[in-house]
Amino acid sequence: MKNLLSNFKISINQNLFIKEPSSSELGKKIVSNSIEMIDEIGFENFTFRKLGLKIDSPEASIYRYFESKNQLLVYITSWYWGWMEYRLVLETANIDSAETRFEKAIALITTVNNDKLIIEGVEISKLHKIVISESSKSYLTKDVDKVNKEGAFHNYKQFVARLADIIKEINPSYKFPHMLLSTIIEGAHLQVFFAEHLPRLTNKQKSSNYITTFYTNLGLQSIKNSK
Amino acid sequence: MKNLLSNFKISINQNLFIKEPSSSELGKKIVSNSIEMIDEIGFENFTFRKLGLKIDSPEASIYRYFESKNQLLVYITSWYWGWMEYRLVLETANIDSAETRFEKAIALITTVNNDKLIIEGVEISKLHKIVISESSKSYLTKDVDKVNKEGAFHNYKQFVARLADIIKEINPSYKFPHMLLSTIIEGAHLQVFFAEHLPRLTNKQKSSNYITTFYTNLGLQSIKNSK
DNA sequence: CATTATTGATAGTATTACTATTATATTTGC
DNA sequence: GCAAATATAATAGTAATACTATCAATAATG
Repeated sequence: MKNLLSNFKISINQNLFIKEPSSSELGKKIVSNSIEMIDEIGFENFTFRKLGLKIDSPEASIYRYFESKNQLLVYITSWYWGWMEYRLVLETANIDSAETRFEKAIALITTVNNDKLIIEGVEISKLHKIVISESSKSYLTKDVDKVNKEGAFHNYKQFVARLADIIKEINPSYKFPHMLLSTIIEGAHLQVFFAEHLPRLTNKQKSSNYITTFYTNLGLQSIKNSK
Repeated sequence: MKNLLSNFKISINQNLFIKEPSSSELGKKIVSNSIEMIDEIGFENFTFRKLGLKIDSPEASIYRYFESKNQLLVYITSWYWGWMEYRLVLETANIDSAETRFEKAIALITTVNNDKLIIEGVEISKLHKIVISESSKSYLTKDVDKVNKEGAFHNYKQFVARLADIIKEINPSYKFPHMLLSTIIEGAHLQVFFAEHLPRLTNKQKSSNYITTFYTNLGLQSIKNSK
């Protein structure tokens, strides 16, 4: 994580907030503290009232940035996928072999890093934990179609699309790139959660990169051996 | 679904309810109507008050059966996995080949059936839709560990364990049966949801069984080609 | 037929998820 | 440097949620 572009900013669809959070101190505090708080107490227990108390601002002020806590969740997960796309581009730049790029990408998705990296005020490892245990709640709702139209999942889809292109390079006739990728991404997130809370639903290993290994093999086998 | 055992009843851990729902008319109405209602309006919008209005019983009476709507969700998903285990046993009985049994099992998990089958008052196709879009919310919470200890996920784990045994028969040295299975199960559920709401995250096909085919191949490849 | 368990009817509470209003700072444009 | 615009603070209020409590009416059971 050395060569960060200094003038780089992750772009988030305008519909995912009322007022641009990065445009003010309060906005930045809302985002960074909400990530910390959701990580600590979980999305269900998280409220704008509690966040207001934490950052010492009235609840009503937070509502000027986000119309609901769901919108905030969508915002921070979108930010995550924007960030991941940026990392993907960096990590796979100047590498000829599509297979190597695929491997790098899967490592990116499946690796849990605990170092205290802070980008744009966001503590990445905490954000990653939120994405693992909370992000599916942003689409598993009755208003998916509505928020989807507003661009809620654009960054996620774009990340998947970029990876699908790599798969197409490896095997142009492979028919299920998006299916494979959503399986790998959501699967890998689940394994991290299961390893901690429901070990009988996974196979935790001593080595730190067993999830990476598993999904890399699973993916490459499927891509290469399809008729 | 012909040869149902007439004296068969799916067993649910005692901790997952206050009063046995199958022991009374009201209890059965709570379960069957909640499934219908959660399917219609989603778990977030579902409340005991609304359910009470629907079944014309006071909210407080529902609280005598379930201590919260989360407990109810855990109950009905547990019921689902109990039912799935029952089907698994039936479908794989008297079949010698472990591989064929595995294929039957994956078909069971990945097939969406719309026929109006009702078992113990439960409309299976609606329950399946709930499991697809709501069940992960029953474990993706901060109190997973607590409810897990109470047996909330016992039926799910038992179903997975039974399938893991089949995998071990196919390849005794395969190291990731549970990981593979949770990937397939949760992945397959997601693909159904994505096909309807977020098509760019899957690869919908014309054939009705493409999800089955995909996950069967994915699974068997991984099981057989592992070192 | 009396006891016990179950449900209905009703009320009440703390919290949530917001919206509204007005006052006070702070920034910016001229 | 001052007015105008903008952002935030402070406070209040509302409908709904997620429960708990109480007591009467009814049904089941021994």
